[in-house]
Amino acid sequence: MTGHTRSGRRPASIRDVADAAGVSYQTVSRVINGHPSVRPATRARVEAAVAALGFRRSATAHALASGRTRALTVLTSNTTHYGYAAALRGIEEAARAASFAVGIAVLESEEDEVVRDAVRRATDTGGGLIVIAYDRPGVRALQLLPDDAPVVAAVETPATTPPPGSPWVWTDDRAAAHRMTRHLLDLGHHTVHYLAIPSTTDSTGTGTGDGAQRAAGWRDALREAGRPIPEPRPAGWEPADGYAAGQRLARDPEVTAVLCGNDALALGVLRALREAGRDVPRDISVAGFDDAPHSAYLTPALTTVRLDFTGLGRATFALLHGLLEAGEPVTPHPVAQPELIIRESTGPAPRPPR
Amino acid sequence: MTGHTRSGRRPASIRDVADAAGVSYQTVSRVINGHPSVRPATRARVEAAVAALGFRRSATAHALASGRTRALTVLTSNTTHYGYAAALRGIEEAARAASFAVGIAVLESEEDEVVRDAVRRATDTGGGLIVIAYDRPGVRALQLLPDDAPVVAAVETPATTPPPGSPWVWTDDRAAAHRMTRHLLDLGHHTVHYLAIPSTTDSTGTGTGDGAQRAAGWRDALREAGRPIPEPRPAGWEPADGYAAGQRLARDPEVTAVLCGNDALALGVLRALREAGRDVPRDISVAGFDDAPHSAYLTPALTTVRLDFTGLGRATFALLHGLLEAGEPVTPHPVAQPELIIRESTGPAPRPPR
DNA sequence: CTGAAAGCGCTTACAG
DNA sequence: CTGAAAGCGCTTACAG
Repeated sequence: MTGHTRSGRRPASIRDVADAAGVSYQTVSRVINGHPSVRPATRARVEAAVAALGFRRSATAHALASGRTRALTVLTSNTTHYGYAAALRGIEEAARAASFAVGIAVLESEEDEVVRDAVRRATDTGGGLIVIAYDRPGVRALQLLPDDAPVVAAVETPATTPPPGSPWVWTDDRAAAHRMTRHLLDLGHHTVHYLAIPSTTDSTGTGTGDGAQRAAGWRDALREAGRPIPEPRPAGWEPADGYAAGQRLARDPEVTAVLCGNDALALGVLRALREAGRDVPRDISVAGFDDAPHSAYLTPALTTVRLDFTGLGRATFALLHGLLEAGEPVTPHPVAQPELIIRESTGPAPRPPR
Repeated sequence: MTGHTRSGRRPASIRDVADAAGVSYQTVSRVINGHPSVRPATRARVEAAVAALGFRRSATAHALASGRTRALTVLTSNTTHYGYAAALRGIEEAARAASFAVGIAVLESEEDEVVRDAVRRATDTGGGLIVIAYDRPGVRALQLLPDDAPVVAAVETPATTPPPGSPWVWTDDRAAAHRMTRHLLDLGHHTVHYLAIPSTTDSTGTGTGDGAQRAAGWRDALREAGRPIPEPRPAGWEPADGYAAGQRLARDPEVTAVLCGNDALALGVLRALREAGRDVPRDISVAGFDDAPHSAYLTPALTTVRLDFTGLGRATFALLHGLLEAGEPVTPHPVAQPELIIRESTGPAPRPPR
């Protein structure tokens, strides 16, 4: 009923179709590849045979013979995190539209052996590569890839204009952090504290970004306003990390505004603050980054920066597709402007700036 | 530096290795396949050549020649939803350990053309199949798969013992819903309302479960206690759906306890209730299903049912692996017991049962 | 416009 | 224990 061969039978090959249509198998190859020089009548006969036998070209034979495979694999950390899942979704959408198969290889840690193994698995497939390099494992994978691998990466905002030819795509987090900090300052807060997600910059300093463009945007805004710049507080990626940081934040009467490196962190902060009896936004304003699906429904609803991860994923595929099909050089560039989403978790400073 | 061939060069083939080692290429084939009958000395020479040339067997040539491919593709809906992402994670983890490549094909809707296309893409890969059939698109995919496709599915709790040979795995949602409802009743609530996620049962009645085992468990508990059984309230999967339902719930002074089909729904309900001035859990108790990562950090922290999606994903792969490698028959069975997580969103009924 | 040949990089029997 | 042959299902030049 699906047009497939009946159970148990070997799937129809190009020769079966040729026999059924009374032509040679190379003619069949021509019609399934849309080659122009085939007489309409024979083309029709072949197409009829294809339909009758439920023929589907073997992707693996095609790949072996042609050296090209309409496939890509994405190298990524835990796709259980919103940004990663959304980027994957964008990639899959675009790949599907172009009939590319998509594989996935997850990077469990940043250890060399682990990353190297993932890179091997990803390249063995023989298709293109997309790496989600928002974190250390991703950046490491990018470094360990063979030079000639066809790859495009979604990265953190680079610190400086990347060298031409860097196959990178990103959202302008620095500008976004700047605007959000400005928003907080405009609300009358004397300064704003920053809760940092881990940096991608490794010990050798070879990340794609400087590992802290969100922090950099925040710092710029503070400096421009001539405000004190508190030490950024390092945290992880998870609500639990935000919770721990939030408990410390709650003890410091000086802090009236905190910008979190992502929404998950903000969620933990909100909880810790509440438990400590500090009201948001009356006593403290909290802003996030990402606009995860649940953020709009929290109480207070989270003020955050909307990042178009899905669009980023799509862009990443578009570039890879151009590279693979047309050999178009990939040019590094930012995609989709981040958008400030002001909700309930930010408000006027509890007292006038000193 | 990764042991790969230098840029631009064709990767080493089995013949290159044979030449370097001074043996025939079938001997090379033997050593890379761990065939026993190879003299230790020649094995060593071949291994040295493999290392020197950075040889990696072509997965596609291997697949074509052997007819077997260590690969699987998972058919799933939007992996941006927690349960799906977590199941995918479990599958990937297990597949990685067994050196299987994992592909992904997403089901954008339940329309026949869309599902059929996804099924085609998934089967073209030539490996095993795992379908996440928690929803209509997934169930439809299961139906459209060719009979001889090697497949294992994660499904809703079946209504009755599935026929032997059904390649199904599930968590016992019915029992879990029963226990959660019991918990609410024990708290003194006269009855509990149910907010339903969409059923997998399609118009022809051919779902895998009856599409409502969470509802069934809830109903059982109510019946056993001799309590009134309110009409289940249909909702979607998203917080927005829960929010809309929550607004209606808030207007009904009779409802003091609601069990939601998933945590996302519960999140929306919590928000709507708060906006309506109804306190949780003082006025109304709310329970979820899933234990999504953010649920513990909400205020009030969400009482919910922890479902081991990752374990389910792993189980799904284990079954497929057995089927593919050893031809072991797959047996339908439940995995990992769901666990009640009592937090802050459920509490004593506002007034004694009538 | 269409067919015969060689080859993609492996594996699978079959000999020795 | 090891080598020569055929074949997996296609594509890519090359003839005609």
